[in-house]
Amino acid sequence: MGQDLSTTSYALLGLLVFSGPDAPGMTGYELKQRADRTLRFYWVSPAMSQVYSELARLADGGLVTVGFDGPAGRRDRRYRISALGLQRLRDWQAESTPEFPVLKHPVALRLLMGGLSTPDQLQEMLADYRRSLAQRRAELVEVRESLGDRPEVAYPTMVAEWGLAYYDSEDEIVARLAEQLAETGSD
Amino acid sequence: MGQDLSTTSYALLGLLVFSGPDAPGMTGYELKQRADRTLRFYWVSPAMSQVYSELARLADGGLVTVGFDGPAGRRDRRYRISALGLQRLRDWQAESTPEFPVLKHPVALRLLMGGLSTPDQLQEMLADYRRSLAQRRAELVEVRESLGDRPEVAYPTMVAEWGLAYYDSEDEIVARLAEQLAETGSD
DNA sequence: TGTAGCATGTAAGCCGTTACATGATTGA
DNA sequence: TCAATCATGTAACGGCTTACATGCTACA
Repeated sequence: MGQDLSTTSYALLGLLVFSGPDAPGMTGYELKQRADRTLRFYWVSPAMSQVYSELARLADGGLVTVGFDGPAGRRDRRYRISALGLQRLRDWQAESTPEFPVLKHPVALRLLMGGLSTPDQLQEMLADYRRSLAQRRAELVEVRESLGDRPEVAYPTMVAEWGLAYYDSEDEIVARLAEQLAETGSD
Repeated sequence: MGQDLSTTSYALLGLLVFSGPDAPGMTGYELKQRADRTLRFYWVSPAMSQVYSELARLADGGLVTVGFDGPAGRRDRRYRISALGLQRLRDWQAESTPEFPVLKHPVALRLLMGGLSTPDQLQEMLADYRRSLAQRRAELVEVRESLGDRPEVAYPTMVAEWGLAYYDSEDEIVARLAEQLAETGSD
């Protein structure tokens, strides 16, 4: 039996839920694509190889079932969450207290040691960061729009909007920081 | 020679900078305490054992120098950043483009799968989260206050204020989310 | 016909954690 | 004198990544 899984395992299991028990399930490849599209915004998107090893582990513990599309083979394995898997996911959701979020922020880390650079270099770094923020935001907007107004995806929608609000706030903060830097730099 | 270091290595090296080249340096133990106090807010605070192994690696590459306080022994080793270490840190600061921040957000992850819980359970989760946010914020306020208004810590101050603004925004977003959840839950 | 994307894995290795082990120093 | 804290490590292991290997399928 597989007992305690990593959070990433539960996250993948959770993505599988949205494919529905009726649906034909997903291949590992498709699961990775979905993770790239959504999970990476507030967790991480595991490497392809990890997706496969996690799926193997989940299948081993009976939390997912494997079905084949055409003739049984090693290609086009489609994974669906099992009743046991759903149970385990519910238990995890209900019983485990979520850890406090972990933020790994290379830009903030470099700003901390700002004294090692020139103000100009720091300004450029912040400007670059704002550009990638805008790009990320645009990617998330696409996700948000694809969700539409359907009640069955109300929770994913809330999370997407959370992300958008976060990006907006982050951009504002960084803009203010850049201004402040310009002022003190010109003293 | 140690060439490319992990970001965590550079982060620790960066903390060593603030101890100053004149200062007697820091023990591994003290470095860990400083990381716990500040670094964890926008990076991670490495385990004690990792602090020691990173310091050993840095010393190996000549990026830090080791001095003893009293009689040379294996106790009270004090580490100082070397000229080479400072050079490497500057190079890293100047030449590497910072990665986009990674956020691991267990609360958002669980909200995504909100359908597996009751609205009440979700409300409780969000309320718990807001409490820990408030606590974290209070810890960061302490750091901020300890920095005062000194120009030599202008950058750490900016980063601390960034963090505070982030926590404020996050709390606002979560509060709105909780309201939204209450409305849709009562439909 | 060939290249891009679909699809599934294995192997090596890094980063980082927890558990374990040891001992000195400080203060109640 | 006893407990807490200071101080430094080693060993085992988990999670995750990169690099490598393989082959099918669709389509230009």
